[in-house]
Amino acid sequence: MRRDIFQAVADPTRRAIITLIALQAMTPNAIAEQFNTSRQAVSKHLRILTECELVKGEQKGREIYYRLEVERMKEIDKWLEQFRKIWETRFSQLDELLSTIKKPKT
Amino acid sequence: MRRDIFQAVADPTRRAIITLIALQAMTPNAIAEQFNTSRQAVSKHLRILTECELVKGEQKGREIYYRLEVERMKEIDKWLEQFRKIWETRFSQLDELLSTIKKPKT
DNA sequence: TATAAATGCAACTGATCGGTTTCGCAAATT
DNA sequence: AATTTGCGAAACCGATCAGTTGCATTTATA
Repeated sequence: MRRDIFQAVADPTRRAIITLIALQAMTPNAIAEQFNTSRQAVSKHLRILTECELVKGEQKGREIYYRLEVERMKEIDKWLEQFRKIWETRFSQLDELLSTIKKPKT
Repeated sequence: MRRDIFQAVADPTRRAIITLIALQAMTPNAIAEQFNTSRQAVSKHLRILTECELVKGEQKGREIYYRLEVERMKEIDKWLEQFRKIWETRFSQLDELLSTIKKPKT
């Protein structure tokens, strides 16, 4: 039961669900119709996504609308931060290199 | 054998390895010393990371130095892009709301 | 040349995963 | 009140996973 946001996002179907409901909340049935999967399978994915709070369900009568907790996605972004620093540094080093070539031996 | 960058990053040990070698290339033995895992386990992780080109090994004598292919990490960043748009929109909507409160009925 | 060190690879194992099937429950419809 | 609809939960199944153990190969060292 160790739900991890990275593990949640590892599954392609789950990523597709996330993208699907990113713009508007949807019911499990509606989601399942978009894929070649059963409603129950989607339900299991939604449970996993709910467990790590990537998704939240809101009951409306007998339907449940699931919507993306987009804020939670920032966790991944946060982890990427350290590498973004590196690739930006690489870029500025390249930048520096280029300007060194332009005016060699300042 | 369907190696996917998201699946590669799903494992916490693999994420730790990535972070570890992000700044400087390391050998499997050196990496294994940092964790509570065997060298062989690290080797398997490195194989997976190599398969999806997140990591590249360079032979130096009988040692192999593995370094991070930081460019590859941008794939994850790229996927996040769509959600970044959403949360930035949310933010600017909040921004708009705040300025509406400040000066109501312009 | 014999030995030690660094590594990859294959076989095995218990755990987990993603999916299906079946069931039960609550809300809507007839 | 009986039926249909929308849903989650549990039991099960084959596939995959992460780790261990054992072995083979190449390079450095004694």
